[in-house]
Amino acid sequence: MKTQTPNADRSGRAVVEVVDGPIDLAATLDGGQAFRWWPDDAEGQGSYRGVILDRVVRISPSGNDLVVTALDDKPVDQAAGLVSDHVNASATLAAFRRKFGSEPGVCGAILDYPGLRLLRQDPWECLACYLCSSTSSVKRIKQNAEDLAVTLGRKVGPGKGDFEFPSAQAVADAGEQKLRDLKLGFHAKGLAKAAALVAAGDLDLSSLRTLAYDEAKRELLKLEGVGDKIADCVLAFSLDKPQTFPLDTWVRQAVRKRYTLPDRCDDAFIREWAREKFGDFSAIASQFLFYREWVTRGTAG
DNA sequence: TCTACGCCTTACCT
DNA sequence: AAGGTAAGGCGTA
Repeated sequence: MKTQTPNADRSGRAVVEVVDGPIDLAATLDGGQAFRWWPDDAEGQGSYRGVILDRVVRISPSGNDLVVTALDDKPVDQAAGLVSDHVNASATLAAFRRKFGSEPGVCGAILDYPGLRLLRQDPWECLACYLCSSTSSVKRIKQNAEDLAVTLGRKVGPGKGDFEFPSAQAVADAGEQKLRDLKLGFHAKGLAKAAALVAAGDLDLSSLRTLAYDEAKRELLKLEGVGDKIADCVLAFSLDKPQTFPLDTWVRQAVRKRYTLPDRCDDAFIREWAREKFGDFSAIASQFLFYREWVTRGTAG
């Protein structure tokens, strides 16, 4: 674990130190990687409220660091440790900036969004959310995730939306039809099946963190409803695989706009091109390309 | 094997 | 206001 010992006080707050901060919370927590963070300006501008595992927290910017407030009446230092891990607070961005800070395709995004980072999410929640992502929108995926939590998850805090993301067991117990009732559409089937596998212990998502990229991806691709793109998102955003290059409609558009590629190349070609170009910085590069294209709805550059 | 295309849910956008 | 689109995947021709 990449947790650290936070600096806690008695008021339910703790400081999380951030390497190469500050973190852009809007871009990082609410920029299409994760789906259960909401703006919360109770602590001034730029704060976000959400649930990590069973802890309800508010995360606020504080200089280069973060202030974590526990909103669930449990020890703040543990919550701060979860936050530190979730936002990759101890990860350095220096090498990426050094190598690609002047590279024409991504340097604009790096300049415009210097605080964008990769998250390190809970693998089950990450997989479940991306199983709901095909031909959907970030806004609707967030609604799906919220519906799942409120309907199938445990209440873990005082707020209306303070629900734990439901366990694989809880989702498996609900079954496909109930998931369809939650308006998950055709995603319900794949989610129900994945939940059953994880709940039965036939798929240990956390153990994929210690596997090589190809091995881990092979396991994810066995799941119904998981193809290259969704597998890559889970690998990049929750399974410590920085060499993956999630390729969706926005990244594809960004790549075609900002780089010179053969006119009729397919996704496999682009993935291979990205692997050679970005190497172990593929995941973060993809996210910069995605975020700039997505927030500007394709009108940037 | 490779490619193209239809289909799958539903809400939001114009 | 009807039709296209939205962090895709899968089966078939």
